[in-house]
Amino acid sequence: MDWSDLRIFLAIAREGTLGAAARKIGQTQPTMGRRLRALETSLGQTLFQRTADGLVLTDEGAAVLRHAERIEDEALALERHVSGAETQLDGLLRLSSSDWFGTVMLSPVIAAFGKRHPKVTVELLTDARLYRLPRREADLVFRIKPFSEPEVISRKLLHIPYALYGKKGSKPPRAGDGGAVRVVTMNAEFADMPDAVWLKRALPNAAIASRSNNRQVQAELCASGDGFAVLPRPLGDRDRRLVALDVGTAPPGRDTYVGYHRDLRRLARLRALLDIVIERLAG
Amino acid sequence: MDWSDLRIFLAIAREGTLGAAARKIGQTQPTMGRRLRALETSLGQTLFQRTADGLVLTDEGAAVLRHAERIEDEALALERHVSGAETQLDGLLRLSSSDWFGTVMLSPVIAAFGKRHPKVTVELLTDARLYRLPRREADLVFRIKPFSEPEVISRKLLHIPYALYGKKGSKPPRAGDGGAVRVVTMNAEFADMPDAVWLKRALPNAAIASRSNNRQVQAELCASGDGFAVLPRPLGDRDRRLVALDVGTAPPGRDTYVGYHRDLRRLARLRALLDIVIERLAG
DNA sequence: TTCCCGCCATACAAAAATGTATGACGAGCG
DNA sequence: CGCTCGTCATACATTTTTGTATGGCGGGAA
Repeated sequence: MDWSDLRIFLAIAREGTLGAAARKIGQTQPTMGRRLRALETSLGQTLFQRTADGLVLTDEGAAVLRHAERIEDEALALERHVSGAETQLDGLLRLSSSDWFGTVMLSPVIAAFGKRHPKVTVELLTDARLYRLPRREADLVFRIKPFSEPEVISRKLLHIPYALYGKKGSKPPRAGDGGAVRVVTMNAEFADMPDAVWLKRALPNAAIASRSNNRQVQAELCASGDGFAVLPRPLGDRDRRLVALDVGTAPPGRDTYVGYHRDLRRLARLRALLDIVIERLAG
Repeated sequence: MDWSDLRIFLAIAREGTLGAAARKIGQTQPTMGRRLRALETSLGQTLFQRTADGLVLTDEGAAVLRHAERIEDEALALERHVSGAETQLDGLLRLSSSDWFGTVMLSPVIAAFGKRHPKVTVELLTDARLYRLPRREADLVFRIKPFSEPEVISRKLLHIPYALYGKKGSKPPRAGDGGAVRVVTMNAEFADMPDAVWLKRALPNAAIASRSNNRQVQAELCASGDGFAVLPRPLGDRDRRLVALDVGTAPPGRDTYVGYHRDLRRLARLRALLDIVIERLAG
């Protein structure tokens, strides 16, 4: 695989047609087509469906896109490092977290922080894509995957227990079976999360009623009777319509990590927010 | 910077000479030399010191090496994934909506749909970017912006009223002023939303405590005392810690639209879900 | 039904990249 | 000191890649 072909792939994925990608990149439409075919041949996979309107990513192409975006992030980090670029922020802190974590765990802390430091505006983004620290899209990122980038300063913040929940009054399922019951679980993109894997093992014969990338949606679906769901306890326990169930084993919890770019470690307001986050959540 | 040059760079760094790198990569020594010079020119840095024995990394080169190795790791991960590729989905519907709408409005409907049609798996994505119907990233999209693409079949689903909320027990602000009170509002990207504009007009002297792209985060921040917030009534009214406030005028509501690609209009399960969505929400 | 537009794929020409051959240089050895 | 070897850099030939022109196809509009 020629790594430059991935750049072409990214352009095509983002622009949707060979011609638009060519304009973006400064080459021509036939070249885009040839380079894409070369990449597909090299990988042995079809990455796009060709339509009259342009190219649409296949599932495989979507997976490649995620990798290619990380490669691009790294390439940008390289260029940023080499150029010595720095930016400035003033009065604002941008945080990124998952939706449920932002709502349930971070909002009270941000409110408390706002009392101590009323002149700092906090912007909390729960859009899953906005957490690429090298792009400075967020100053502080909370996530369950450990940070491995050496330019990111990170720490484990806390461990979150998970549990299997059902709608109050529903008949609990039998562990090891799950036949005739339905479950709500992660969407396909996140089907390999440990709690989703546990659910599949604990209730191997359960049917999947719904999937979502949003834990609060899963909680709501569960509370609406759509099916049993594994949820973080801080989320599940606050909904009175749900009850945690004991089926012999408990699903694995998850660690949550917080990270920020090392260049920001002297930013006073980031230090201040991080201090209160650690005080409130890590204690 | 040509990403393929990084591969050449890695080979030179590891092998120590242009000739050895050339043999490793299957090209020639002059090519290695030219490509390395091209990379150094592109980055504006000297990556190797040339010696009689070969090339030795400079400090800058060592830093680039770390980035290049991560890029290589990612490229290898991509290739590993692709070689073990698996695909195929069956009986799936992918929906996309905002986070609060998915949780509060759609989840009960999806649960009801699941009872009528238990063999369809619904995947609800609340990631704001996943709504490009021509790309088939979602089968059904719910959003407040009307669809203008001619290949999308859409309709207005319902009108959602909004209101100003405060934490129960808090002193309501005076319209036209807002001095000495704090508000929670949309992040900068969405600051021109009608309800955010209304809030600024209704309480022009209020300080912005926090911003978020997530309405549920805003609700939680409001309930935690961070500040007053304009929220969709279906969200605000279900939280007993909040109370809707009357400051003389009401914020504007929003219409919500649903759309799907015309190619999917004969997809039975999409029709079935759309039918129940309209039945439950548009009535 | 016909025409037009925008898309991708293909054939051939032009440009760019690579390979071959060789020169310059430095280090080690006799 | 001179010779040999291994290195990198350069000039020119060859190969590969890209650009240009164009054909085929599908969809939308008249």
